Amino acid sequence: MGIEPPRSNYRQLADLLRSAIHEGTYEPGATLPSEPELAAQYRLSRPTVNRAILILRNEGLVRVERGRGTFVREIPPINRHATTRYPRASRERDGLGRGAFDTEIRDMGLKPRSEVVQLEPVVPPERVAHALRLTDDQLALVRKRHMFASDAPIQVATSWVPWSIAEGTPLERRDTGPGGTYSRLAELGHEVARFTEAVAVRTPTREEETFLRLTEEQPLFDIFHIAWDANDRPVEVTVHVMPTFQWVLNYEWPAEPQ
Amino acid sequence: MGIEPPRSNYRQLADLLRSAIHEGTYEPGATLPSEPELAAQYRLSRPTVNRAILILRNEGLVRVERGRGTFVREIPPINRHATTRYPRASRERDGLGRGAFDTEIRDMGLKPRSEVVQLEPVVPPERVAHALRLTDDQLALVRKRHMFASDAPIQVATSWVPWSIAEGTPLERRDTGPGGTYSRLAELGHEVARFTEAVAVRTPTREEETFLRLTEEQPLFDIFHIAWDANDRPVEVTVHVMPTFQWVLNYEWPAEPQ
DNA sequence: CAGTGGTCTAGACCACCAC
DNA sequence: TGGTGGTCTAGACCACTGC
Repeated sequence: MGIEPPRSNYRQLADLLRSAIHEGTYEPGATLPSEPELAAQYRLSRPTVNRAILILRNEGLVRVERGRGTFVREIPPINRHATTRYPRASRERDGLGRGAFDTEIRDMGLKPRSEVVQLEPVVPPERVAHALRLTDDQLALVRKRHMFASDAPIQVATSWVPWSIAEGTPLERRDTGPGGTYSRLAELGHEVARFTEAVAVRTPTREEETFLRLTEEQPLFDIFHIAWDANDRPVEVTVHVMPTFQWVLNYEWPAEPQ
Repeated sequence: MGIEPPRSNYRQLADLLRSAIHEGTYEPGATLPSEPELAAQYRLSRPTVNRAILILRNEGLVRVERGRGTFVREIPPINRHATTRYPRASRERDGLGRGAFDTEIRDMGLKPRSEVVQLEPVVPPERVAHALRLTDDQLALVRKRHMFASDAPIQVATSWVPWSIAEGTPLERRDTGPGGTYSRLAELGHEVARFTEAVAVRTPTREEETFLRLTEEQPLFDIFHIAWDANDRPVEVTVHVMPTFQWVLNYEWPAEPQ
């Protein structure tokens, strides 16, 4: 064990407030004392207090509304089960049409909501075009969704299917029907055989910053999801973007026999 | 499209420096201009420049050495293939004893190195004890490793095996031999049947901060890995801790037939 | 209008490094 | 000793909220 380096005032205050939140001194939804109040109480300048609170914001522990105050966050981390979410969705085709996302949110006692905000053929971004093996200006049907848990924005999911597959099919509809996109793909002769995901963490674009109500420094999961058919052709790509503090990603796979 | 909110000076400077780095104006390993220099050049105060650079630090784009300067990071993101790394390791048992980690690092043209820094029976932390179904003060053999790529610290991996399984076996040795821990577990009647991982992102503890040379705000992957045997008993837990900016996590799994 | 947070500056003191 | 970054303060101006 080495000697501990000294701790700056703003870090100490951040630690202190973090503990207070975890111990319930400030409950979810409650407002923190104002910055001038904290400054007076701990004999610090307001910029120092502001810096401490910035740490908690970036951790997702509090959310600031300008002109109103600083509030303790209310939504607990949500479990995303990558390896069971797709089959589970299709099994529920006889039910109310709930998908994996709905189940995940309901499991936390929250109300899911989802809005399709874009649905049209486009030239996809480079990394998507590359993954789908599209060249030049070949098109893909894009479906972009904003997702909410109890009206709090928590995810942006954007998927692309090659236009050569999607054109003139039910995939062009807002509601893709029972079993969703993967059931329709199966009917079109592209039953999905396997999935891959690449998980990275990055900071938000300005658009994501606005919709997800984040600071520019708050880390996001960027999940690059590819569905492959039986011929090992990539037939769909989805990019899931979500604040890291609000999600835990779960994976499961069989061990190969030795 | 909404109207764009105005951008603060420190964010603008961060954007500017980020672009300069990506465009190669500052190459990997190069030093950025000093804070007073940047302040003079852009007519900003030093604290404002410092705040811009803090953003780049938290993104992992630069690394600061006190008294020396600010340097552009040199290690590119490393791909971790969760679903192939364990079998691959065992297939290589006839080779030089290289494991999955070694392969991942070598794939990037870097030199892997790993040090066992702890190896003893302990009472594991609560979440580990719970996952291994240990009660009270039941022990587990802990094996903690520090991992490097070309001498840069990039990961801390800590694994636990119930002491009731590990006691008096080759698992107690520093070198677990060909095929590693999972091969030894198989020989002990606990062949691994499946794996689960839960991926979260958090800020570092002070110990992690020191070893991984991070700021307190820099996000880390916290991967909670469990190996289950054929009787669905959890036989090993590993927690992988690594800076998010240095890794991309890859998963693959078969679609269940519809 | 008063209260909230967001940002910025000037100036300062400190720890650390290289010479 | 001079240069680097880390931190802090006092004071200020601004945008936004709610009354």
